[in-house]
Amino acid sequence: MQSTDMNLLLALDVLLREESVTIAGERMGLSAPAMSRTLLRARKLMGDPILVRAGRRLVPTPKALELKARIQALADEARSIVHSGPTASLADMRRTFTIRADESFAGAFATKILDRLNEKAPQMNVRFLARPDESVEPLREGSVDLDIVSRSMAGPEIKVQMLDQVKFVGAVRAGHVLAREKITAAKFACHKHISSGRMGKPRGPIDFELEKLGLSRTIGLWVPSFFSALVAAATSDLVAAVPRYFTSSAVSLFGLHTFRIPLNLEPVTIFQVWHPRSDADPAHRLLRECVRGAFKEKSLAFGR
DNA sequence: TCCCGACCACGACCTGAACA
DNA sequence: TGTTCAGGTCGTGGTCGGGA
Repeated sequence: MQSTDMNLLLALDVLLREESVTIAGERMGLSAPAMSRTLLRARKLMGDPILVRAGRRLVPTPKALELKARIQALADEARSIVHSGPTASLADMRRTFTIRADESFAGAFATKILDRLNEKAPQMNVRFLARPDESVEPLREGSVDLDIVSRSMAGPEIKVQMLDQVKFVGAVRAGHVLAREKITAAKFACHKHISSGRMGKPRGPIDFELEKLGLSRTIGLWVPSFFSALVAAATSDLVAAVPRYFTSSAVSLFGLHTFRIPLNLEPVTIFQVWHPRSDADPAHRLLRECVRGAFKEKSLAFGR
């Protein structure tokens, strides 16, 4: 069997990430010709051109694309082994994790996750960031440790774990008409609504379900997050639809009345996603356990 | 349309370190 | 000391974009 040089694997990883001999060389601390020769060795080893010329660029071959995720995972693992010092215990480890999630998720789970984390790792902290888009680049770059999303994210190497299936409930201010009577689809539709957390999409599942019944609703207000939807509902006659996990804390906070939406709405599946480089990291594993545990606790509280 | 400069990958050749 | 390997410099050829 031909022996495999770990440096060659690392170089191959950088080449496939950059798709440029020059830039890969800069990252490896080599000249472009030296990197070119490294690519040549990798080609001999793999029995495949790996990267081929396409105009002024290099593009990966089908085999390279097929192996890319595995090579990256192996290289990340190798780097983490080489660069890790003596493993500190979780109790002594100082880390600040960055979690990208919807504002409502942070509102409902942030302190629960931190409490769980600090039980075993009191020196660890959590920073929540808003999600301006669906890009996986922050995970790849390492600027985000964990992403909480409502659909499985693209990216062949990205690790995904389902957390829960979340139902939506309606929310109105305490003195609202809908807080006093039995709610039908027609009554639900005839009030003005708040549209939230749909990244600017004009219509959502509620509109589609109402349409099936020959009904439609009027959106009076568009807001960027479920949190602002609840604030708006608490101070107006508008109707908000928010994830059920968000309402337990918000009900007491805003004095809201919540109700089951009288429509056949599919629950939304929530995932946590992370980059494979963090997969074996004990601290990151603990963080994922804490996020999952916080979700489980909420689900049990709602009797699922 | 053509020319020119910039950019990029790669081959040729040389050098230095490691090893038998 | 000779061989091997991985690094460097230099030069070449292909491609692209901008300007005349």
